[in-house]
Amino acid sequence: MSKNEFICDCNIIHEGIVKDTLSKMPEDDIFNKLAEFFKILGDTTRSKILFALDQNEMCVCDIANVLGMSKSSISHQLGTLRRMNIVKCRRQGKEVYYTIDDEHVKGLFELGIEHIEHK
Amino acid sequence: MSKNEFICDCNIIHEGIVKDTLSKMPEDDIFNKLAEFFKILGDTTRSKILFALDQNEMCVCDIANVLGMSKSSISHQLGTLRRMNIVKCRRQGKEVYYTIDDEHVKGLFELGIEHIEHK
DNA sequence: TTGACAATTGAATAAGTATTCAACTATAAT
DNA sequence: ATTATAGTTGAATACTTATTCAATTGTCAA
Repeated sequence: MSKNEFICDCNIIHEGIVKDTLSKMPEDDIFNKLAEFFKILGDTTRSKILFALDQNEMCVCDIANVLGMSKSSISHQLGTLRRMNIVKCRRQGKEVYYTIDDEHVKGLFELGIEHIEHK
Repeated sequence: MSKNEFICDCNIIHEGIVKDTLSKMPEDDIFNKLAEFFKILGDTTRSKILFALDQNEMCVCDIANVLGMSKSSISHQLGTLRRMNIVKCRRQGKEVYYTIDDEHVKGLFELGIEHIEHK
């Protein structure tokens, strides 16, 4: 039997299947971005913020009140969402108003809710 | 001005907006499950595993070879995916074959890829 | 310009989690 | 029975990350 050319700690593999799958795998870069994106929704605070912003444009204080959390922690999370281009904001006077800036978020929520309801 | 009845570290809020948003927020339980589900996809290893399984049914060794990782770490992640009912497995001889057991995963991948490509 | 408040930010802490390592179980073959 | 291999599992380690706290910035009003 030929030497195992794959890097793994096992000997027998289904070489055909592995090669076929490998040929179909996207670049690592794609998976990194994909995981980075899903990770955003994978946090209760952030998903609440997004759901809330999907209902109404709000300032940081509003969001903090809706979630019952401190302004600081909300602001940190909004910063994350801003850097990921998932929300955008506009300043008006002392307040900063946030809105969703991603048309896929709503669809993802719907699929996600469908998932947890069908299980 | 009436005493702030919301638990937050700020004074002025848009009471109407906050109350409206609050009335539309689902139970915490929903958000917990939602975040739990998205967290699954929010990891590079797990999203690679799911993508790979979406191409072919495979045993643990196959997956380990496709990802270039140890059997143990793959098995740990498969355990997580199994407990979340996202993959299912069948034993045949010494090997255990895994397949996807969730019809929403593919749709989520597509939306996710759409997202990263349109940004 | 001073005071008040919304918001942001950096550092520290605390909590969560992915991978490794070693031990173990299950199955098949000799 | 014994050996070899696939797979699982628990504990430990290393890494990541959410929240808190304190300090700071930006804007408005007096």
